[in-house]
Amino acid sequence: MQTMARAATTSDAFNAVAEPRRREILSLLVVQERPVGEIVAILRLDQPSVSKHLRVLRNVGLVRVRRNGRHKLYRTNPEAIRPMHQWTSTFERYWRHQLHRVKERAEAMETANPESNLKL
Amino acid sequence: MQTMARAATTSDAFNAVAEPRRREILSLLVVQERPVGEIVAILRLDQPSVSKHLRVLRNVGLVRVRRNGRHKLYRTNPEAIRPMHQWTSTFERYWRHQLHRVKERAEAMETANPESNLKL
DNA sequence: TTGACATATTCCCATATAGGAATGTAATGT
DNA sequence: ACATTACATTCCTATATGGGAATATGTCAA
Repeated sequence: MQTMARAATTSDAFNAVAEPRRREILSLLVVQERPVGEIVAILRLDQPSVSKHLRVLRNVGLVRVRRNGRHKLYRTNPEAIRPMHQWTSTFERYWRHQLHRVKERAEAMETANPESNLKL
Repeated sequence: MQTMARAATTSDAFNAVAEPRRREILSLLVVQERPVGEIVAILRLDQPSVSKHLRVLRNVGLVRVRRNGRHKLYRTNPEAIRPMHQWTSTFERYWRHQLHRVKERAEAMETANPESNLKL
């Protein structure tokens, strides 16, 4: 690895979940563990595709596997999503601020000119 | 666009923030708006690189710009991060479960064999 | 207008994809 | 041993990317 054009999908959770299908898989497997075949059937994806996505998710710890006969049961490891949740949480107070300002402005307009809502 | 190897960085917020430098930029610009030059100085990145990252962030609505003389002042638009926060939140109850189980198991062991903590 | 400053864009290139198709491997039942 | 089921991996290809370097665009001031 000399100069990477784009960070590997397996470099961290952020890169892994950038792919929409992988987000779907995670949402599915957090409810209950499932064999690959079920994921294929439910999400209407090709089996190799699912296996590849699971590989990526496994590499970053977003899913865990256990064997059960011929089946491999995958489940989401929700702990691995926490870092993303925490990072996004640091912005929470700011969008709250934003909403406040919008609300305040709306109320100010309401007081100043009660009919302005009807216009437009 | 026929068959995209990987979704464009500008396809949504998830893809845009997959890049670590862009996350740094967002964290910086949420506190206060700044001209490009300051971002360059603070994060120690090349100016063209910063401009390119800002372009991506702007395309997905993660930052906003306003002109001020020769400067362009960029600021994070925290609202655009909410969807990510919401998505990760759907997993919150599950990692809480997980933590509960771990805690319960630890306490069960404590009760059954108080010295086991010392071993290993 | 010219020069200086601030930011944006373009060109080039090595790289890691994601999908499709085909093939490989592993576990089970008979 | 063999066929079958369930997954995983490999090969191929088009694609978007990020960094570096160079250049373009835009804005002000004198």
